[in-house]
Amino acid sequence: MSEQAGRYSTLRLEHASTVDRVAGELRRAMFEGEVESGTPLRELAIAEQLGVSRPTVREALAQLVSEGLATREPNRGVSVATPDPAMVRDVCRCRFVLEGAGVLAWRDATPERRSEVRARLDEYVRAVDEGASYRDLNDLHLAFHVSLVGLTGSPRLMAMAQALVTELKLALAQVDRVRRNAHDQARSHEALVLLLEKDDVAGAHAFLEGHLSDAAEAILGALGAS
Amino acid sequence: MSEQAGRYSTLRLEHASTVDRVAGELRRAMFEGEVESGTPLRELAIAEQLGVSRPTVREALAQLVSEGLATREPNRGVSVATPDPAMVRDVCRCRFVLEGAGVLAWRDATPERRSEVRARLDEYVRAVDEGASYRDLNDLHLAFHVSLVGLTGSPRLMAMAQALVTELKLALAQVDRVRRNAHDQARSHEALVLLLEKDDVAGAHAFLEGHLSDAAEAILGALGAS
DNA sequence: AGAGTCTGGATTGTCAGACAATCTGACCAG
DNA sequence: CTGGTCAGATTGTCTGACAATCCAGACTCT
Repeated sequence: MSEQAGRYSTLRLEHASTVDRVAGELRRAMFEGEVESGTPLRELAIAEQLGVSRPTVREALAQLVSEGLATREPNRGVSVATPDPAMVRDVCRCRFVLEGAGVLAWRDATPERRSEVRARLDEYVRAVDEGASYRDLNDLHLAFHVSLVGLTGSPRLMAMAQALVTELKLALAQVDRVRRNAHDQARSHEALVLLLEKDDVAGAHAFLEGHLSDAAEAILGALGAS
Repeated sequence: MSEQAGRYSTLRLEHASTVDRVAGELRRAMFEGEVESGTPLRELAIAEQLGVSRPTVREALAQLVSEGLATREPNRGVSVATPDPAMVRDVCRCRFVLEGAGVLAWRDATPERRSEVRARLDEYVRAVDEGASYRDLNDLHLAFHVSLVGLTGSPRLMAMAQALVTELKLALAQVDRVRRNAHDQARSHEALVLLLEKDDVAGAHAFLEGHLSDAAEAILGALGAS
């Protein structure tokens, strides 16, 4: 039963709880750039706008806070998290720890998990070729990185990785589209997977470090420029 | 201001929000073994028992669920998480990834963070010598492990590590005291720190892997025996 | 006029009570 | 003994309310 719940979770969003729907709507608005960082999220306003009650909104907000997408100040409510350089650096640091663990687990990973990485890469590359939207490319890009962590086969590490890329997604949304050369990104990923498929785990690990470091710098630059 | 809030957070628990106090009380009851794994946590019962309202309890329960200490099944409420072998293995796996990252960061860590590890070790050893209670030893033991992750200087990695040991604490509480030889544990930790202080990072990393693997086996054994 | 103080409105934190939807378990019919 | 139905219990959500706190602007005093 539990694998069903997991597998169909995206399809069952229809009758997910109201709280989850509200949280999802808020996330979407944040990723879509409809609310700027630091914007206070007023409970009553959201409740009226979405046609739900205030307690429901409160629960959804608590969810966002626990995900790091928003911050709560006592008696002052919650507001959209504002990405700062320290946060970007820390997230990328964490990503290297987690994704690095995935890369190092390449040899012990099951064939399914390895082909999952390849599948995500292909999906991303195809999207790039087809000139998909910035938003979609971004999601696919991050999905690839999460699939690296999937090589460990650890649900907790994957959950942590997912939380990290979600935080990053917010930062990217705020920074108004770090539209770096998508082809370079795809090629870089391709190189990483090729190293893995050649069984050069150490090389892939080192490559990943450079890749993530580059990503951090790019975001930091965009952040400073905004 | 923010560093004050962080530094004094433990002292300010007195006038923390009601929700946090409820969540804390529930955690305490779980760690104290007052509720068994799988026990349903009824909202109304808790609300009456603690003299708070049901929405408040709901928020506290949501907090526990997001920490992995409890699970929520739709329309069936939340109940205390039941530790299973896969969970223990996964937590220990994650711990190795995070604490390993801490160990590998030894050379780049600030002197304060390194002495923090030493301080936690001394504290633990002293408590063992003084024959502290099982509960206290357990907390100090886990605090030492978290301080290893602190070597990375990454607040997110530390938060993840804290969440992991909290989950483990629950498992240990349920398993009715894995009262392994506390002296061996302390000695093992001492050996690890000595390796680090001799700058043998690789050796310490390998040692940590064995240490965590042993810990997992011990807990699994106790779990199976219960 | 400038600086400190006070008050009103807005917002959160928390509570009480209520209702429909769903689940559980027991009772009853075949 | 098996299967269906029903009552009780519990959750998910809503409405409405109130005290505590915070912010902004007016007000007073020098």
